[in-house]
Amino acid sequence: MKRKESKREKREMSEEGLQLVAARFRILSDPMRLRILQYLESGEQSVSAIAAAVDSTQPNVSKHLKILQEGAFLTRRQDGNTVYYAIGDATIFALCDLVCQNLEERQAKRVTLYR
Amino acid sequence: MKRKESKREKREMSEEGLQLVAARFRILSDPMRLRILQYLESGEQSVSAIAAAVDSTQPNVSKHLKILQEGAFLTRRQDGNTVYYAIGDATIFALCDLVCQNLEERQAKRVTLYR
DNA sequence: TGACTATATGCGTATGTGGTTATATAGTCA
DNA sequence: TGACTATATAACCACATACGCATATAGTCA
Repeated sequence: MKRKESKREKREMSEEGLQLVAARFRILSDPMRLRILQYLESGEQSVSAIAAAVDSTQPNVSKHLKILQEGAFLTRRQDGNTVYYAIGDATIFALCDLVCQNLEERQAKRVTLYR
Repeated sequence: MKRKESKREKREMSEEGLQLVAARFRILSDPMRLRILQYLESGEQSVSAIAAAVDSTQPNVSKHLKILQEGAFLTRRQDGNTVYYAIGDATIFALCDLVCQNLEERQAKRVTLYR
């Protein structure tokens, strides 16, 4: 298979840089958060709607939403009593797609990735 | 700035799929492992060379190497007494580059990413 | 105002993870 | 064979993290 030869400049990253990158990956390293992101792909949703969709409790979802928002993966909008979250950084999906393609190529453990 | 409009098909991922993706991000969510990957970008290296380069202990590095290899991010080659690890999946750098670009765009905390 | 609703936060707990130290394994070489 | 070297693994510890539960906060509406 052909691999796009990107002309990457290899600059050595600083310790702070590495920590920032690691922190970003860490935010994406939780299935529940990925579920939330996947649900929000269809558009802005309220906290309670999200909690119902991902089959979790409201407090738990609120916590994950905070983590995602602090990482600027989500945006927050409040309307009266209700808070709406939406995807704030499309990079997420590019990242996930890369990983998914990769998993499919490797067919790791021959698991069904999609429903 | 223009965002490439990729024709992503939104397929809902299974729980197993999400767990696999999350696990993959998790492997990349540690600064020490990123340092190892960065070091190996210049080519195959022995365990002890890696340990020296990333300024850690040999057992600690061995553990990280195992994690990276089990995730198929690295390949392992033994020559006599010495074990050499090398990058086994170029996707890593694509992922890191995406995150780095993203961080630079956002200029999160105005930290110097590179030395 | 008070009752109600939606969301956020604090606390306790179980589990996961990264690190160190000591030791086991396995290869080389005399 | 035995001494030496390189790597892997085991035991342990400190700390992080995800969750459930209870409660606080804050907005709405009568």
